[in-house]
Amino acid sequence: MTITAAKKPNRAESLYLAIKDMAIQFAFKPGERINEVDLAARLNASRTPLREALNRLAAEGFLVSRQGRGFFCRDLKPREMYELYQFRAILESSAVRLACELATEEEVSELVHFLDETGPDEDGRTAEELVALDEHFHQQVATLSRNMELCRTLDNINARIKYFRWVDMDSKRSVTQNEHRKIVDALMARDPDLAARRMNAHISRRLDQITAAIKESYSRIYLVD
Amino acid sequence: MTITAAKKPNRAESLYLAIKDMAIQFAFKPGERINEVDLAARLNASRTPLREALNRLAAEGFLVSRQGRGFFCRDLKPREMYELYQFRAILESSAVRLACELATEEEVSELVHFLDETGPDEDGRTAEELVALDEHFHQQVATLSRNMELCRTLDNINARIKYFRWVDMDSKRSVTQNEHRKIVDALMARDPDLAARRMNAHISRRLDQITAAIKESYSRIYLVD
DNA sequence: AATCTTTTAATTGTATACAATTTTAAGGCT
DNA sequence: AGCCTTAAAATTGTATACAATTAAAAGATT
Repeated sequence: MTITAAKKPNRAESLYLAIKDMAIQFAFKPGERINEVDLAARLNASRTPLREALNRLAAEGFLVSRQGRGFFCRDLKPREMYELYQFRAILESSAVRLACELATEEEVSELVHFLDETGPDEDGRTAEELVALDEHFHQQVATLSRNMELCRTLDNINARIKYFRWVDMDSKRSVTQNEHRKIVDALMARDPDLAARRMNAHISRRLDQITAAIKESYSRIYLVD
Repeated sequence: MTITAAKKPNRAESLYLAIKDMAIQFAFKPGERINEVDLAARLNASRTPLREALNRLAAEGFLVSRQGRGFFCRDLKPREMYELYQFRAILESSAVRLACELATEEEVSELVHFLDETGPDEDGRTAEELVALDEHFHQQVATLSRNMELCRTLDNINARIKYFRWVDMDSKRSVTQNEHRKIVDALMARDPDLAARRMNAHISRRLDQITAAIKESYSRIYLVD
């Protein structure tokens, strides 16, 4: 028995995770109706736990539920994605602001250490891995806000924009890494306004690219039949 | 038939609304386990739509779901309430900041009009009504941010702290109204920093009172058997 | 041919029965 | 008595059957 006795997940829980992943990578096409019997059969499950998972995902914004018509994949309107990104910028700049006040010296050091270790170069790293590194950095900073609710919301938003995050990675890794360092510098200097401004700029900088990215992504999403 | 053909809600939907209200006013005691058969019987429903409602509410933070043990009422820890209030302050000050940029003159005028109409005095108004007025003002401002996701999150947070909102109303109505006016002034002057600062102060001012309010509320919540 | 109506099929929404798990109670042991 | 083990009861989790609603197809009407 391990220390953290993680009890095995029930059917609804594992379905939730599986379908969430599918929603994140747009295995369902935007606006597409989700057929419960088909999906249940495909995932070797009954409709009861399936619907529980779908309900949770709808509450979290990955799907939409329409009266008497069942569940649909969320839309992928540029406007909505813009709002999600804008919201993310708000959440993260607010978080780093709080972090300036609340983070211990050790925690800031850990961040510096992380940046040092992961390095500025992208040699032998897949886009997937680069996104993971980026996500980890941002998540660590958010944690320092000591506000669980903020983190929870941010996790949700991040999952919903994850598909487009690789586009953020198009620019050179060194640029990203440099911006991260500048943010930590401001954090280390305990300058909330500067840190928040840099975080906001770091996230918002690509906000313009997103509309283009979505249009570009449409083809990919609609490719598979 | 009315213009907006609102089709009648299904069982799960109405259960969701009913139980959400119960959760808001702490008809369930914090941490209390929710017995599905009892609740289903009490609400004249089957367990299937009941569980759908409970799942949605758990996803929204009104309840917590524990592996194999069912649903429980959320906790009421001062720390968590503090975080919710802090988060609310972040969301609303960010919203008013956006509003300075995006609101039309007409929309700002409407806000002024609303404040004029509802007046500074609390004559013949119940605490319930005063909270409703306060909520309406804040919700109107949030709308001006033009960010649906932000509004959605804010609605959720507001519902979860609603029980404690009457405590905010302990101070004189005129004070509240005056602060609202100051916020609109800054909005009218299109000064994002000032507006955000005032909104943040307006909400955070009572943050200290909340711990006390929660302790005071405990007795009320635990009173009924 | 196009549009509206009617009929049929498919799909979602709900109730109920059963299985798996957890909680409670009882019994035995030190 | 206190604590561990074991049995019974209660409760949650899942499958399946059926009802209600919606979507699709066929037929009628202009």
